[in-house]
Amino acid sequence: MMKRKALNLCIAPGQAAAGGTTSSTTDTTLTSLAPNPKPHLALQSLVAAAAPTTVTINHNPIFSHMKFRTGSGFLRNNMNNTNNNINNLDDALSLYKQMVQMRPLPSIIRFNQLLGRIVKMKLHYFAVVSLFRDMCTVGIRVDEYTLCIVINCYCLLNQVGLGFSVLAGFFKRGFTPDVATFTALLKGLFRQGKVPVAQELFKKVINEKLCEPNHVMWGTIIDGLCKVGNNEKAVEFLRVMEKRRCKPDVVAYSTLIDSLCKDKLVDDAISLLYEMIGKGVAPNVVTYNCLIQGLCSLSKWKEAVKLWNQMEECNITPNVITYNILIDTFCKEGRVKEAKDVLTNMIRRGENPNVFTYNSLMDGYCLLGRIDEARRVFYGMLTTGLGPDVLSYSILINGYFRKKKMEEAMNLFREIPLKGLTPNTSIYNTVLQGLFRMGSYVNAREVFNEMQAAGLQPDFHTYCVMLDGICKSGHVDEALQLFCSMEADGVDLHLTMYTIILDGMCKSGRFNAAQDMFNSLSLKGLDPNCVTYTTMVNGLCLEGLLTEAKEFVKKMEENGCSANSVTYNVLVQGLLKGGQYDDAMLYCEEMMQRGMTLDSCTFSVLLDSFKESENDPSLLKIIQKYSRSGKKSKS
DNA sequence: ATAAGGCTAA
Repeated sequence: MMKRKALNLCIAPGQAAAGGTTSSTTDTTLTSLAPNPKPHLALQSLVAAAAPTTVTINHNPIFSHMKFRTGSGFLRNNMNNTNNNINNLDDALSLYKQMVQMRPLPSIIRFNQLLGRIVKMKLHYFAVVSLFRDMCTVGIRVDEYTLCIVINCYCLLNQVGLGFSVLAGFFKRGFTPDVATFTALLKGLFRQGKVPVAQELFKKVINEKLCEPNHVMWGTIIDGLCKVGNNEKAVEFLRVMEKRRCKPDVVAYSTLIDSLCKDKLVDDAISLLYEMIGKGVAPNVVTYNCLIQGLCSLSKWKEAVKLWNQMEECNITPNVITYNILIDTFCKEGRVKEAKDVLTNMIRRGENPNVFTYNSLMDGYCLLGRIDEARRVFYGMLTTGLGPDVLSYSILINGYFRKKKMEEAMNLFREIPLKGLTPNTSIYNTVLQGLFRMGSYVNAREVFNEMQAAGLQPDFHTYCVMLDGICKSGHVDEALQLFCSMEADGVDLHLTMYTIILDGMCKSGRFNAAQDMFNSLSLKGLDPNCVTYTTMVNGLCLEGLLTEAKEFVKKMEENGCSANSVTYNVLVQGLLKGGQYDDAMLYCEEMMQRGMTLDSCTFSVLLDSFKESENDPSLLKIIQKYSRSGKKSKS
C-alpha cells in the first residue's frame, strides 16, 4: 500500500515533466561535440508556441485497480525476461514494482523496455508517464530513450505542450535531443493540428542543424501533412525528399498513397504506385492494403481483386489486414458468400482470423437480416480462442434491434460487464438508438442515466440520438430541456443538434419557436446546411405556408446551399397536399432536369392526390413521366 | 540491441 502511493502520481500542471523543472535550462555543460551547442535557445519560442492554452490531464486511476500477483512464480519468471509474458497493464506494473525493489537496480535499458512494452499496448500512455514520474522520484537515472518514450506518450495523449516541457529534462541532464526526439514532437504537433509550429520546428532543425533528418522524420512530416488534409504539401515534401540524399522509402510512398485513397483519389494513388516501382522502391503489403482499401471503399472490389493478384505475382504475402479488408467489403456489399470464401482461403493459407474478421462477418449477416447466423459466428469466436469484444456485442445488439428483438438485444447488453468487458459510449449509443426505434422511451432514458452514472461522457452521437429519440416519441419539451442543460454544461452545440430540435418543433406545431431558433443560428456562428433548410421547408409546408416554402428554397440556393432531392421531395409533397398541383408539376420537372427522382413517399402522396382531385391532368402528366422514366431506368 | 513514420473496425 505504501508503494502504491508513490506510484499513484497525477501530473500537476506546473511540474509536468522531467522531474519537475521546466525552465532551468541554463546548463552549460554541453560541449562542442554536440551539433548545436545550445539547442534549447533555438527552441524557446517553439515551447511557447506549442504550449496548450490550458493544461489538463485527465486523472487516470490506473493504479486504483492494480492487482499485485504475489507468491507465485510469475514475478520470478519475469526477472530475466522483461519482454515476454507482459500482456496487460497489471503485469507490467507488477514487474515494475519488483524491479524498483531490486538491488542493484536493473539497468535503465530494462526499464525502457518495460515502458516500451506498455506503449505497444496502445491504451495506457498515461501509465507510462506515471511510471516515469515515479522513476524520477525513486532516483532511477533515466536516459534519452526514457525521455523520448515519455515525449511520445504525451504526444499520443494529445499533450504536445507537455512533450516540449520534457525537452527541459534533456538539457537539465546534459542530454542532446536527437532525431527521434524531434520526430516524436513533430508527430505530436501534427496530431493536434499545430502545423505552423511543426513547420517552424522543422525549419529550425534544418537551419540550426539540431539533427540530421532521416527517413522516419520525413515520413512523419508527410504523414502529418496528409492527416491534416494537405496532400499537396505532402507531395511537395516527397518531391523535396527525392532531390535529397534521403530518398523516399516504401513508408513515405505508402503514406501518401493511403492519403490519396482516403480522399477517393485512387487513380492518383495507383499512378504513385507505378511511380515508386519505376524508381526502384518496392511496394509491400501495407502499400497494397492501402490501395485495396481505397478501391473497396469506392465499391470497386473487382479492381481490388486485380491488385490482389498483382500483389501475389510480386510474391507479397497478404496479411490479416488484407484479408479483413476484402471480407469486410464483401460483407458490406451483402456478399457474405464471397466473404466466407476469403475466410476459408485465409485459414487454408495459415493466416489466423482475428476479432475484426469475425465482426465483419457478423455485420454482413446482420445486414442481410440473418441474425441467427450472426449469432453463430459470435459464439464460434469463442471456440477459436478469441473473445468477442465490445464491437462484436454492438454489432449483434444492433442486429437484434433491427429484427425488433429488444429482449435479446438487452440481454446481450447486460452480458457485457459479466464477460469482463467495459461498455463504451459507442455501444450505449447503439442501444439508445435501438430502444428509441422500438419506441421504448422510458428504457432509453434509463439507459442514458445509467451511462452517465457509469462515468461515460455522452458524445456527439449520444446527444443526437437522445434529442431525436425524445422528439420523435412526442416529448419535444423534454428534448428542449435536455438541449438547455447541454448548453449549460458547456456542450459544443453542433448544427445537427439544432436541426434535430428544429425538426421536432416543426413536427409538433411549434413552428414559430422553430423560426425564432432558425433565425438565431447565425448569431451563434452557425450556417444552416441543406438539411437544416429542408427541415424548415417542411415546417413551412406543414403550416400551409406554401409560398414561403417556395421562397425558402430559392433563398437557400442564394445562400450557396443547393437544394437536394430530399428538399424537392419535401416541397413537392407540401404542394400536393396543399392542392397546388401545377406548381408541384413544375418542381417535378425541375427535379427531372437535375436528375432527381421522387421517393416512394412522395409518389404515394402523388397517387392519393390524383385520386382525390378526380384525375387532375397536371398530376397525370407527372405520374406518366415518372412511370416512363421508371421503366426506362429498369431496362 | 531500450526511443521516433504508413494499412483493418467504429
